[in-house]
Amino acid sequence: MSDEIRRNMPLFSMGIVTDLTELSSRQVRYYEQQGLIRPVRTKGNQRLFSFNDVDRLLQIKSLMEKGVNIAGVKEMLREKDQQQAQEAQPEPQPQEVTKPDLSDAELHKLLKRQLSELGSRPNQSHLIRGELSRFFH
DNA sequence: GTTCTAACA
DNA sequence: TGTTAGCA
Repeated sequence: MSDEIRRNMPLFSMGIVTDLTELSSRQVRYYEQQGLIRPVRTKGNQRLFSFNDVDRLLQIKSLMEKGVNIAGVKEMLREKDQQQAQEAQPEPQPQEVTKPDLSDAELHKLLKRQLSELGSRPNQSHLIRGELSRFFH
């Protein structure tokens, strides 16, 4: 798949990325430190982001807006990476009967864990609980 | 003019 | 996270 090489091709500067994602450069750099993205560096030490990097940043932004913290975002993307890694390698089982996107189940688990961390952030607790109600009806 | 790192009235 | 300082 030569499409992968295109998606991972370093093309965007910090300015383009902050424009595209509406995230601050501070946030983008911080997320890189957290290992959520790995933009390439130019000879002048400037970051060059790929389409995949931008895509991940948008996912991070989306999760953050829903009240998920960095730890939660890390786990979400980590699991997504695992799935991609498996899809990249031909599974020895050609007949995959049960292939749930377990996106909801994992999210449920993660959000449940988040519930215990809410004590440190009383500000958005009500907002988060509102989102959580969807899973605990 | 833009991006980078480090640090905090 | 914002923002500022001092470089490249």
